[in-house]
Amino acid sequence: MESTSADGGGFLSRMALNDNKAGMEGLDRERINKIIIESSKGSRFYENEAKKELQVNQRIEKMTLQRAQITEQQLQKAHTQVEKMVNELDMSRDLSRLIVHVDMDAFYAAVEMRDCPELKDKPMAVGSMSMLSTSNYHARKFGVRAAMPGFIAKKLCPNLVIVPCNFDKYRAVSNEIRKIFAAYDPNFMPMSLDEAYLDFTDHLEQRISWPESLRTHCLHTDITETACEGELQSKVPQESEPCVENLSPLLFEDSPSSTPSLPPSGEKVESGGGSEVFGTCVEEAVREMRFRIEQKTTLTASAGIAPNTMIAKVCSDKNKPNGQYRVPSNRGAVMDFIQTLPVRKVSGIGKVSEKMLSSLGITTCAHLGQQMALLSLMFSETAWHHFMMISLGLGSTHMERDGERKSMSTERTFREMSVVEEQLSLCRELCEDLAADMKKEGLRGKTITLKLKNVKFEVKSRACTLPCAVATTDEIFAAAKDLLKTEIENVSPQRLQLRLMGVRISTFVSADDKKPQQKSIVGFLQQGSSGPSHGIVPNSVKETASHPPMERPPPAGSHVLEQLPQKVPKLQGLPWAAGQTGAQVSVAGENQPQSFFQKAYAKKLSLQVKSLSETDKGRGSVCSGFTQPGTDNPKSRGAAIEMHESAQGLLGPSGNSSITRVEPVRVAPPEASGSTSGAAAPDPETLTCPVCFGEVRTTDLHVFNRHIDLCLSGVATETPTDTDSESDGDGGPKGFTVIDEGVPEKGADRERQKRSNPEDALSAFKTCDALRGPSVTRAEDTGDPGAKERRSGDEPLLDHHGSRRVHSPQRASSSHRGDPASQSSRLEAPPGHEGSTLICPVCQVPQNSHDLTVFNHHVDLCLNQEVLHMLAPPSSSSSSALRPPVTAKRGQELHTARPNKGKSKRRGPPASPPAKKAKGRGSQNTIDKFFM
DNA sequence: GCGGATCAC
DNA sequence: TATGGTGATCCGC
Repeated sequence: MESTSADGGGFLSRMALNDNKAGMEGLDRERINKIIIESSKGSRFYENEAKKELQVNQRIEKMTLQRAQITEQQLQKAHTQVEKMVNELDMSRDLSRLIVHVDMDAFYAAVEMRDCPELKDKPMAVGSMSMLSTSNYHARKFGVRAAMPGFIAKKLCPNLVIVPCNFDKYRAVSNEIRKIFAAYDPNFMPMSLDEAYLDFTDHLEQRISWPESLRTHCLHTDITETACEGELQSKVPQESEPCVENLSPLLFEDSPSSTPSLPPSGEKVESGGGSEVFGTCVEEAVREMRFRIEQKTTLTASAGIAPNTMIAKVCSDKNKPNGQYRVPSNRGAVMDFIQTLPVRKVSGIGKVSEKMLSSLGITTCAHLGQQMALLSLMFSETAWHHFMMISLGLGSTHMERDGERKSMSTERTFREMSVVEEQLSLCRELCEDLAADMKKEGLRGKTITLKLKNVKFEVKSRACTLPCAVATTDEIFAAAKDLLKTEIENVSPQRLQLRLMGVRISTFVSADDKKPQQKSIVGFLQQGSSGPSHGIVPNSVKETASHPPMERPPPAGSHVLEQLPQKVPKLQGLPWAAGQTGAQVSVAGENQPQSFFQKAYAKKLSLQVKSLSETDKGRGSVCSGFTQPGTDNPKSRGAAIEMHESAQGLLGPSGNSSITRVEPVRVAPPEASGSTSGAAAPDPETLTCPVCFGEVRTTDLHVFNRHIDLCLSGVATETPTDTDSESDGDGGPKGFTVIDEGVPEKGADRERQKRSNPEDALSAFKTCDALRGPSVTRAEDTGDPGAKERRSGDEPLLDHHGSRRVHSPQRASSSHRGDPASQSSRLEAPPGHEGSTLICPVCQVPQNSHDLTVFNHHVDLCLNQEVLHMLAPPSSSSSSALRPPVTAKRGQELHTARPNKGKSKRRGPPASPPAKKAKGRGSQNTIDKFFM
């Protein structure tokens, strides 16, 4: 591989065959690349690629020059610091989870082959002459792969059969597969129609005591299924019947390990005839899952088993197709595995990053580890932290899904279009499509972005942010049209020669701007109380789609809470490893989909509500005013299984703000919390606290919000007053403040902004004093700080799509980064953290390291081990005090009880790390107290 | 907030 | 003949 990236050859390395895919080993790259290049040479596409390659090469040149200026002393210093961080990360390594990455083999192609056996022995691909979505293994042997235009594939393989895509079919199959995934991890995280991450830890804990009957599964041919819960019932029904029938497993002859009934690993027991008994270990459980998938769909899947998502992902590719691979949960195994692993195999490191690293002599993860000092001086903090995680074989150990979507778009490629009228007409069509999608999800956004690609393949985007959120065709078009006209005018006499146009809308408004879609606090609690699915929170808007943009008045006489924080403040991490590292501890609670913290929080509230409702059924005011239908949004519906269909464009979430805020509407307050007290007569001058349900005598929302903060922090039940220092400086209400829906800024100074921004998420959930402290002030957020709303339960990142990804270090040459000295100093004392000690918000133990990556990692562990078990049944959770997490100790003691992760769906990327939350170390506000 | 780049699927 | 669509993050401005 290096050869290609190293390039130097005369052709564009970026256009060379990307054989970083299963089934493409040992190909005649030279011949293939020659065909690819010759098929493209002279085209506008090629010219543009050449231009982009040149830009990358220039970046590399700059980097090379920069590298030459680094002194030995700087390197030494960096080395010392990196070492320290590495040690800390290494010590906090969490090997307690068993993460599985499942990936269907050549999915679309396999489905087509299944439904049309004639294709079975032929090289085929799914897509069109213009672009292929995927190819079967026969075709891969010719160098035909996804993302390659069909006409070039045909040159590589003249007999290639190209079948058009049929997403409805793939989606249907995907749903079947997901049902099986759910049996092993109800909170599995789908990454696309054919891929998902699952946490098998809990399943295995139970499985260990399962009788054989529960681990017995029938072969397809058998009609008597044993323990296959209702699954068999639908043994591959569908119309596909005809062709299918015995296409069985071996879709690919080159299958390394056609498993179905393989025996090898010790534990398996082959039961006679029609069924097979699977063992209790992970490998057996995973093999069983793949077996069930195959029995049910006639399609094969490959899987990777490892202590974290990053490794699991790589593993699933190891024995593909139809195989699985496991990296044992011990440091040695992980490090050995990493050693020779090409960096390009790691999710997040793409073509460009690979090339840049290669120019530094880094092609494997081992190299990455050896060059960390250098990398810390040449790449952005985000980038090198990611590299460091990779070099240590670290990754996310729990699945969280992304937060709600942040943008929605539609774009179309067409044959050259130069007529203005046509362009405007197309623009409108795009806006119509987009508006329709927005309506489906009940969203409204303020930023409209027009994307244009000319016939030379040059892409440009133009955006404008409106004062108010919009969603209708006319509104969107009004903005898009202006952007387009401006571009048209800019090229003046000439005409825009377009080949693609797209319209995107982002900066979704939170409940604020939205109308009353806010969901009531009760609604939130109800959802939350139901467990994992509660994520759905405020789906307020869902049906709102039909409401007019601006608002509908809240039900009279009721409090309308904007939204509860869906996410709790947590530290965010690197893009690719969300939450884990993070140079900054961002708090953006809102973005996070649904953290454990949140869940716990929701649980607590739900208990209160429950008791309340029991004692007071008649009080309509409480429920009527608060309750909200919210759950109807199909998308937010808690379904654990959610389609990811990126290809189609519909994703689900949607919500917006994260925090509920009380609006100036007064209503009859519910009674005091838990109190059996009698009743609180509706007093126009009071507001009822959603936490303690006590009445707060004020109509000032700031005061009220402050009270809520205190309640959340466990400090008070009465009207507050001022203890809260929250307002350190900022003026806005801190507690249930509304986080602005705006997208956060990604500017360079995020740290600063957040810190000083009163409205930021941090302050929003400021119930924790600790957060406020210097220690946790966040330093940046990698991502979106903005408020997101919450929707149906999710959590963070990762991703998915929302996932956070790694980004290539593009800016090695940037000014400040270029100064090694400044970099190093940053390492020691990240902005915002200088001189302060980071205190774990979960265990409250001060941490030695000032490095947020290390710190976040520690918090993750705490959350996994402590918070989680707090959510467990009362008995076990017993008070559990927060014992310090393992932080610096090895991961000994793992908890067995893994509370439900409550996320209902997830989609985030895998890399994301744990959710951390911030919270206060304030004396009294321990998490225990908070939740109890 | 904008615009260009990267990445993933 | 012919090189996609959607969503997200990063980073310098």
